Amino acid sequence: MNSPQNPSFFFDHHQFQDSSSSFMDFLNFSGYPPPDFSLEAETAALSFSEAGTSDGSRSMEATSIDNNTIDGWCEAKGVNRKKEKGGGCSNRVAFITKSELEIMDDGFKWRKYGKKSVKNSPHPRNYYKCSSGGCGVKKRVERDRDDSSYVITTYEGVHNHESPFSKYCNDPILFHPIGPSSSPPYSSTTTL
DNA sequence: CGATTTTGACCTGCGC
DNA sequence: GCGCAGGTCAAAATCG
Repeated sequence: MNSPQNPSFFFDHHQFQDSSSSFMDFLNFSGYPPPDFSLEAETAALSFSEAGTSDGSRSMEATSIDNNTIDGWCEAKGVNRKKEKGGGCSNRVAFITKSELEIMDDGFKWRKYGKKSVKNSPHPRNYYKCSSGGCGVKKRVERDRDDSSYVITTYEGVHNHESPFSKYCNDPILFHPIGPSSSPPYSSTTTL
């Protein structure tokens, strides 16, 4: 699949902790995620803050992982934190973004290998693998069951190659932590 | 013509 | 053991 000309997602790599970091490095920050949390609990645990750059561009930074949020979410939803597959071997991170496009251009090239309808959701879930030879990173993409304007993306694994990261965007983007937290969406359109 | 997408079949884990 | 749901495979179709 080709990269969109005007992706609705925007990650400014200048905001990463070091300039050589890739988007996947960003996603795998600080030892996150824990091995056996549900997707929704993982996403609920993410907090994002907004950061500006000297050239006027915008970006989002993941700022904290709140285990209390995870526990609260699991308790509220009756989620069994131990039922997830993977046995702690996977390196997975999930987040939710507001976008008309389902495919975030993260600099890597993905090959779609599956599509499944999801129970209690009108939207199908799409499965992608990194098309780079020998790289086994997978990505799941699905729309929020309650608000189709949000896209839930889950990465699993770590790339064993460099990303030709370089993207741009003119459209606004919202990062919206889900779960019991009452935090509002964080909008990149906010004045910096 | 090679790469990618589509899509039905198949596999696996889990709850009952 | 059975059925359900999620995840993967692979052949065919499509695209560039």
